[in-house]
Amino acid sequence: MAKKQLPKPTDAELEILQILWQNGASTVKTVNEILNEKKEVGYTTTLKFMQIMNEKGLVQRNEDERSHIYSAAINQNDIQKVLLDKLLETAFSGSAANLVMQALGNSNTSKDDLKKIRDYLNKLEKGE
Amino acid sequence: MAKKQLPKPTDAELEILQILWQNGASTVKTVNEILNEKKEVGYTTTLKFMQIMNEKGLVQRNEDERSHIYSAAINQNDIQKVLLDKLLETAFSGSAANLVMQALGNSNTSKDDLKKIRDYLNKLEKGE
DNA sequence: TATTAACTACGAAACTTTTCGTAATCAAGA
DNA sequence: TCTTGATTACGAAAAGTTTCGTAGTTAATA
Repeated sequence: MAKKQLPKPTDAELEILQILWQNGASTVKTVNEILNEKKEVGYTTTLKFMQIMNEKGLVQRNEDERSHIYSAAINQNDIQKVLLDKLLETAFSGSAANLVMQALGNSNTSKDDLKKIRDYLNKLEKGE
Repeated sequence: MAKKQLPKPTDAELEILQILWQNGASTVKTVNEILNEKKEVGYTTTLKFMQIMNEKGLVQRNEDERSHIYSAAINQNDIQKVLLDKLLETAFSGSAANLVMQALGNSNTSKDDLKKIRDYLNKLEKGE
């Protein structure tokens, strides 16, 4: 499949995408309320972002209703890949192993998650 | 120890830090040459960045000689942590396990590295 | 000492991102 | 229909990032 180049979202855009991924399609009002749980941000600010994101193709919106309903237009996994690759290059000199170990060390990953990762490792080693 | 808040470097700053971490203390000239292997960038552009980074405390410099010698003022690991934490929050909803699995899946990690990670997992599970 | 090459310092333009005020539009209720 | 509240559209200011031109400084050397 031809890989379409993904626009790298800015920090603010990513916050909004996050909300849309988590909550599904939402109005500006809803997104703004969720954003405001963390930090104060004006309604029109959020609106403007979402309009820009719409132009960029990061989100799409349904305009049937008076208050438009926005949803993410790009896949969370794809963006994760873009950002992860970039971080890998710019901060970890391309060493995925280092990145992984840092990630595991920094966060308190649960036993369950550790097991999941181990299983995944097994699959990887078998598969290749 | 009181954790000093690290300034999050910009993309361009990170590229320069990367070079300093890898090559050790260097002059602007050297850094600029390395940058130019990837993309054209004017000498004074690089100089300016390094001056700004000096003001921000991201690098320090020795001015004894005519051409100043710059070195990273912050630890690579600390920045990795800052950036990784941020990515974790903004793109992976805080799930380190997801991040790790994506990282392993995307990159072709060598058998050796996989083993390193497995060992690290073991240590983690024992230790806790 | 006068010239030149290698640097640094400074300032500002160009571009991107973030933030919000104001105006226009619409839907519902008085 | 008139008003009001909710919403979108637009434009532009503010702030941050990137880029580089020009001028000044220094050290070596002709």
